[in-house]
Amino acid sequence: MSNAKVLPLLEPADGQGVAPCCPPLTERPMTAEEAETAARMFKALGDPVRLRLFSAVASHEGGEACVCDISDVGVSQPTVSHHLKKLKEAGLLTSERRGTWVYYRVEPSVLAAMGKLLALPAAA
Amino acid sequence: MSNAKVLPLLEPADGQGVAPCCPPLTERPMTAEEAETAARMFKALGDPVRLRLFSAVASHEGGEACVCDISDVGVSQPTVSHHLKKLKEAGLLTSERRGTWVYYRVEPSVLAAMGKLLALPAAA
DNA sequence: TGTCTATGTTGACGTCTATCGATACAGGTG
DNA sequence: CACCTGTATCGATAGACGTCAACATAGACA
Repeated sequence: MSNAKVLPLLEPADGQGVAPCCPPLTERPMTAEEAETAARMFKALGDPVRLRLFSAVASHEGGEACVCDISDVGVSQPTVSHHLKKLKEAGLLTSERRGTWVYYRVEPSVLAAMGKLLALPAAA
Repeated sequence: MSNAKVLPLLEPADGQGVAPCCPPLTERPMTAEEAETAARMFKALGDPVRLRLFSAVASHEGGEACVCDISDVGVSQPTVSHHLKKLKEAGLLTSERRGTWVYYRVEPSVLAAMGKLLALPAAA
C-alpha cells in the first residue's frame, strides 16, 4: 500500500473536476456525516508542524517536494514522517518514491474543496 | 470578560476590512509563528461537533443564532457550551447576551482570512 | 553480498481534549 | 423575595495526540 486508503473527499465527480464533500458552511447546518468528513481535513491542518509541512510542499516548485527539502521544522525525523502520514490519510497529500527519495505533492482538488467550504455568501 | 481575549487573526487593518493573518499556504513556506496562529483556527474547526455548531450559526438567518437554536447536536449542554467557548477563543464566533438568551454570530472577516489561506494560485 | 543513506514503523510517555454530572450564575416571572 | 429556565463553570475521567529513541525497511552503490 502507498496511497491506498484516502478520504473520499471528492465524489467521482459529475463531469467537472472539483466536487466538494459538503456545501459551504454558511449554506445550511452540516449533517453529522458531513461534519465528520470535513472535520478530518481541518484537523489535519490544525497542528502547526503539519501546517508548515503542508505549506512547504504546497509552495515548493511543481507543488511537490522531497521529504529532505521540508523536514527542517524543529522536530525529529520520525515525527516528520508521522505528520506526513497524517496529511496523506486526510487526503491532502500524496506520496511517491523515486529512487532514494520520497516526494510528496499536494492534492489541489482537496484544497479547492476546503476553500469552497469557507466561501462567504457573496458580500457578507 | 466576554469577548475579551480573542486571537489577533486580523491586523488592525490597513484601511481595508480583511487582513489575513498569513499568506496563502501555497505562496511560501509558513513560519513557525504563522503556523501557530493559523493552526489554531483550523484546529477549532477540526472537531465534528464544533463544525456543526459553527455551520449552524453561520447558516442561521442574520448569521446569528441563539444557543437554544443550535444545541441539538447530540452532546450534553455543558459540552455545547464548551465548544462554543472554543470557537469564541479561536475568534470564529462572538457572543452577546440579550435577556434570557445568548446569541452567537460568525466573524466574517476571520472566515474570509481562512478562505484566503486555502486559495489556489490562479488555475492549479 | 554488505554497507550507507533516506524514510517509515513501533512502543512508550506525557499532555491535551472531549465528554459528562453537579453546580453556579444570570435573567425573567410570579 | 422565591422559583424556574437558559447558559457557563468546575472536577473527574477516558481516550486521542504529539513527541521521541530504537528499530525496520527500501534503494543506491561498491
